[in-house]
Amino acid sequence: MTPRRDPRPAAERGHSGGGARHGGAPGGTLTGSIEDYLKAIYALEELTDLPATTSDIAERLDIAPPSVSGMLRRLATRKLIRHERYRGVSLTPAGRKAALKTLRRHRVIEAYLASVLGFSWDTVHAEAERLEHAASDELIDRMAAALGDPATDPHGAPIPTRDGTLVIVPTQLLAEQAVGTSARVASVGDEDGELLRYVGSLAIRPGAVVKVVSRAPFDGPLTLEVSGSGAKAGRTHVVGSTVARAVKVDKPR
Amino acid sequence: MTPRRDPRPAAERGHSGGGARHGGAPGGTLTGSIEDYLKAIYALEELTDLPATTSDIAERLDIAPPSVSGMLRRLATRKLIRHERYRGVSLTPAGRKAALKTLRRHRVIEAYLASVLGFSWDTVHAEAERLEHAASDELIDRMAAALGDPATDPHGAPIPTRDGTLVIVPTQLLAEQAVGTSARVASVGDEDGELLRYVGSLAIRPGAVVKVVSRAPFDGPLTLEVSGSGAKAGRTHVVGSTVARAVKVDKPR
DNA sequence: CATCGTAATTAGGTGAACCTAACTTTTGCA
DNA sequence: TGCAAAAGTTAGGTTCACCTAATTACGATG
Repeated sequence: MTPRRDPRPAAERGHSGGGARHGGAPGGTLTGSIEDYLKAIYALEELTDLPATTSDIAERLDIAPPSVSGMLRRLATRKLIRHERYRGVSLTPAGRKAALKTLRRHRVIEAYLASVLGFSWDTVHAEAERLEHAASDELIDRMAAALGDPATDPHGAPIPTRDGTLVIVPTQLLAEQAVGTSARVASVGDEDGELLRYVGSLAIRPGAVVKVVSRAPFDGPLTLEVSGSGAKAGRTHVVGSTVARAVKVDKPR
Repeated sequence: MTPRRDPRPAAERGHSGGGARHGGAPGGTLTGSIEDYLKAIYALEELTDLPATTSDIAERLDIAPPSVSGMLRRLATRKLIRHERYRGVSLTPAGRKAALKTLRRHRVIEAYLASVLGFSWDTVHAEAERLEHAASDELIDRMAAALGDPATDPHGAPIPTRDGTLVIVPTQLLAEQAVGTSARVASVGDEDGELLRYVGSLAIRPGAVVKVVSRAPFDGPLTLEVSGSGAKAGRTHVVGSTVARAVKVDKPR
C-alpha cells in the first residue's frame, strides 16, 4: 500500500495542460482529440478521394470551423497531415497509419462488445468512441484474438490489421444496384443508432440478401425485398438510398 | 453514411474547454481528473480515518500541491467534498458515492481483464486506470455479470456493488499477525506492478495461507512461510511489512 | 474582369487543469 | 511561549482545445 511515486524534479511531470494527463497513453503520444481528427480526415478522404475540407471536418466532428483550422495547423506541425492553406488536407503516411490504428481500435472494440458482451449493434459505436482512446494495444490485440481476429465489425466495416493493412472489398451503395437484382449487404453505416435499430428490425444486416424492387429517382428511397428464409423474408420495405453498401450476388448463398 | 449532425445554434456544443468533450460521458458529468481526485481522497480517508491533506493528495496523484488546492476549491463548489482551509478535506455523501462508483469501475475492469482476457495481475491496474473513465455503466455491469458479480478484484480488494455498497471484511496487515501464526492473505496492494510480480512469484496472493516466521522490529521486513501444497509450499521468503493484508486462520482451509 | 457569396483563416477570448514563486497559516519543538 | 519548518494557499503563468467575431482568399457568375 506504499504509494511512493518517483521524485522527479516536478518540472517533468504532467506539465502540459488539458489533454492526455497520465503518461501511459495507449498508442503513441496522441490525444483522443487528435485521433478523432485523423479518423474524420481519413473517412472523408475515403468517401470522396479528395483532400478533406475544413468545413467537412468541422461538420463531422460537430466543432466550429476556426477550431478545426487551429487543430489542422497543429496536425501539420506534427507531420500527420499535409495542409495547403485555403485548399484542404490529406493524411501523411504517419497520419494514415495513426488513423488506421484508431479505426482498428474502434472496430475491434465494437466487435468485442457485440460478440462477447452482448451489446446490440446500435449501441456499440458510442461505447467504442470513448474506449478507443483509452485501450492499450495489448488490450485491443487480446480482444481481437478472443474473436479469432475478425475481418469486420458488427456493421460490416473491415477491421484494419495490427500492421495497418485495410482489406477493401469493393462494394456499391445498395442504391446503385440495378433494379430487380439481388445483392448481399456488406455493411451498414455505424453511427446512427436509430437508423441501425430500424434497419435491424427489417433484418437488413451484413450478410442479408436483398432484392432491389424499385428506386425513386434523384437519390430517392429504395424499395427492398428481404430474401432468404427468416421470419422477415419476402417482406418489402422502403429505406433511404445510403443506408447500406452491398455486393451483387447471382445465387443467394 | 450520412453524418448529418444536429444543427444546434453552435453556441450549445462543446463550448467549455479541456475536459470531457463529447456529451456522452459515462457516469455523470465528472471528468476523469475529478474522479481521480475523489478516488484518492477516498483511499486516504480509508487509510487514516482522518480528513485527507492537500499534500497527501498531491503526492498520491503526482501533482503539485497548489494544483490540488485549486481543484479542491472546485470540488467543494460542486459539493463533492467539504474543505476547511488549511485543515483538510472529507468526502460528502455525493463525493463518496462518486468515488465508490469509480472504484467499482476500476475493480470490475481489473477483474474482467484478468479473468476473461488473460491479463496478469501486475498489468491490470494501469489498463483499468484509463478505462475506468471511458466505460459506461452498462459496460461495467455487463463485465461484472459475465464474471458472476465478483466480490473482489484480482488483488483481493472488495468491489463496491452497483448501488454503492462496499462490503468491508476486517483484515490486518500481515505484519500485525502474531509471529508463529498462520493467516490467509486477503489482499495485496494493486498499484506497484513490480511488487506484484515479485510477490506473485512467491505464490503470495489472495487466498494463499502463510505463516509469519519472524518479524524485524520497527516495521522491518517479515519472514514468511508459504503453506499449502503448491510448488512453492514450505519455502520461506522475506518481504516488506506492508505488502499484504490478511485474516488469521486456525486450520488452513 | 469586377464582384459577390462561401469557405477558410486570423484575432481575441474562455475554462480546465496543470505549473512555479511568493506568501500565509499551522504546528512542532526548544 | 516564541519561532522556524512544514503545510497550504494565493498570485500569476502555460497549454490545450474549444468558442465568436472579423477578416481574407477563392471561385463562380454576370
